[in-house]
Amino acid sequence: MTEHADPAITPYRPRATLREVAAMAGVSMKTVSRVVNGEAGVTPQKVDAVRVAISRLDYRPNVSASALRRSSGRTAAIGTVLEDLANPFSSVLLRAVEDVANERRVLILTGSVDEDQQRERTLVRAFTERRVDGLIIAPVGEDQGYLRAEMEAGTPLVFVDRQPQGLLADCVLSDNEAGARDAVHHLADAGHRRIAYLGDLALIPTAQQRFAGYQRALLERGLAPDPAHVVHDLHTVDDAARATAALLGAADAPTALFASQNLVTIGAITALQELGLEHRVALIGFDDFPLADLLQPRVSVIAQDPAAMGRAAAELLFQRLDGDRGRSRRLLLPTTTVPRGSGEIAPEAR
Amino acid sequence: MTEHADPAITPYRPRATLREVAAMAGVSMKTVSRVVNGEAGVTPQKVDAVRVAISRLDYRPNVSASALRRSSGRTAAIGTVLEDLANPFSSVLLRAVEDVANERRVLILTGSVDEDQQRERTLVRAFTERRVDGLIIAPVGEDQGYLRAEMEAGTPLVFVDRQPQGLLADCVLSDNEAGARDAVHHLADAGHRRIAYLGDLALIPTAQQRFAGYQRALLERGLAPDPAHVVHDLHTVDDAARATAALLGAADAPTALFASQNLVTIGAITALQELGLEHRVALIGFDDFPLADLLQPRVSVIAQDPAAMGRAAAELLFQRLDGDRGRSRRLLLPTTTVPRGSGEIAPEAR
DNA sequence: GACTCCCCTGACAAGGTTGTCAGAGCGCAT
DNA sequence: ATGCGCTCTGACAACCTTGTCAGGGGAGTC
Repeated sequence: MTEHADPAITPYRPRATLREVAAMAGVSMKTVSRVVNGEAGVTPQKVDAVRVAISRLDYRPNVSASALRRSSGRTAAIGTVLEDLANPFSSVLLRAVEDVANERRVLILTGSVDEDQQRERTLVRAFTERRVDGLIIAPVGEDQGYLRAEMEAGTPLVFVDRQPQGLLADCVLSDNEAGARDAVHHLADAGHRRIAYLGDLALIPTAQQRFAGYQRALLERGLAPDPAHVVHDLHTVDDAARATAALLGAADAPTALFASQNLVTIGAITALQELGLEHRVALIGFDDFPLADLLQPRVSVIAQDPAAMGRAAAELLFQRLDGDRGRSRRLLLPTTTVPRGSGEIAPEAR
Repeated sequence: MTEHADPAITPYRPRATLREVAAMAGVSMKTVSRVVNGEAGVTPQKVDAVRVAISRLDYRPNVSASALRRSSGRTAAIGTVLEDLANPFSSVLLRAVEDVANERRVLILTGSVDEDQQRERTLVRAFTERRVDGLIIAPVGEDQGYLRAEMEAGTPLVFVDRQPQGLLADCVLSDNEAGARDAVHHLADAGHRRIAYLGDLALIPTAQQRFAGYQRALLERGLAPDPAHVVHDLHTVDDAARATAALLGAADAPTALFASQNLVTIGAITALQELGLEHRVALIGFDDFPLADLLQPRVSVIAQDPAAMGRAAAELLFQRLDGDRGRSRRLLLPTTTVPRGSGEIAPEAR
């Protein structure tokens, strides 16, 4: 660490206010307000005087004060409550929300919840205490009923990725069950009969839906579900790697794997590589991830489109902000099967 | 898309204010304020009355109004201006900032600039108009002098990833030059004499520093820099893939590649795989990326630690907010050489 | 019983802004 | 000269809070 020699420490000069601008320009505060907001009815020379004062004082309107006074009360900020900003799913979604919000000059407050119900509530409360204009939430836990008060106060809510419980509200979801079903059918098409399920925390609704899709496909194919081939509650790469290794080491090991989530897929690949089985055991992961097509074998996935989800959620939110008070909507985005190699490996004759 | 039948549309009930709580509890507004802020000097029965009213009305303090009135004027929110939230470097950094801010119950406003100087200014202005308590900025473009006014107004600024130009302020950087130098030495140690440089936009300061490190290492090794082995201005995976293919197809092709950035590394890998050269041409990338250790060969990198940068930047910022008015500091975080395979490939005898 | 002292409480103003409205100033017709 | 209508402007209140301060009331002391 190095230290710069600073120029003499300057005492802070607090930000200029409307009042000071008005004083310098020799007009009333209201006139300054008019100029700042581009309202008509100010003579050009006063406009000029105000402009000069504004730039001389480097005046910045105080948006909070303005929102406080304005009849609409809009703060031009929305809150996003996501699972984990460091996870590409969340961050890509956030970025898409940002792009839509940006067109309307709306700012974004954001935070991660990490599957922590309490944290979800804390964040929502912090956001509403700042009077955000709307909220986009990837909900966690069993009950979002506590949000009814926000809706009644006129703050639109859009849920993404997971459906809210105990509350009727707009939401944007992937078709998790259909996607999982596709994955299993795809593996079955390649000839597999022993297909394992590697699942995320069983209490997460999307994990439940994916598991339901897995079960349904087995049923449709007349394959007997084997409890020994189902593992739940894998939430990290290491969990998943360990579970995969255990599965493949057991008697009657599966010949194909369905990994129900990003990190689980990566854990499975890690284990497969360690066992040298990556070209012999088939694998399909739910949710695409960067570099999936540079691995050997390339990894087949059921792709969600987090950017599309973010965009859709933001657009829905802004429709509400624009006054749409219609019934609440549920957008189900289809998933895409992306065959790249790992999912097309045929079972070995034994 | 499906539509739910909503319960009868309820007219919005605007949020309750302090005044209403006071009226319901039969006390003055100030007393409610005291209860809300946990100030001493209210009899237990009045506290109870207020508590009851608060929960009956579902009262939420208006943080903006509160900040406006409070002497400190703190909004308990900071702004982060990052390169691209969808890029893991930015999002991991953001997440680290969030974790530090969270301990202090400070919220985060964020936005992406995409190398757009104008956007940087717009975002900073939007944030300061909301009176954020501080800013963390990954600066873009040639001049951050316009931020002097913010510093003078008492808003602490911390720069990350890149040094600000034309302004003396705290910053947290990776030691780009040393890292690049290490990479080239590492390749030279493996016996390479024709080492190519694949660089990001040449106007980005970090790219310049990495190029400087590359040049210095060649010099130290007595290797003649070959202009044909230097490519600048690669900013996407496709750019990098094309450039790599061109380099390797030319006469006197390099036997080793130094990719100066994430996406460039991935582009180089793509090209190497297409040419079937991934096991014959050495590669070291600047900046680690997920799955680098699952590729074949595993990819050697010079790792930065974006989480550490985010944490350090946030801690620096909060020190300033806690009143530290010392000289501005420059934190230079070391990079780590992570040998995984691709950087240890020996040159082929020809 | 008079007096101090302390604890609670509320009235009032202020923080930076905008909505309302009345008044000032002007041109023009009568 | 008077009246009318118009445009431009500022005084004032209000948005929701909190800081300040003075007053009311009770307990404790002499």
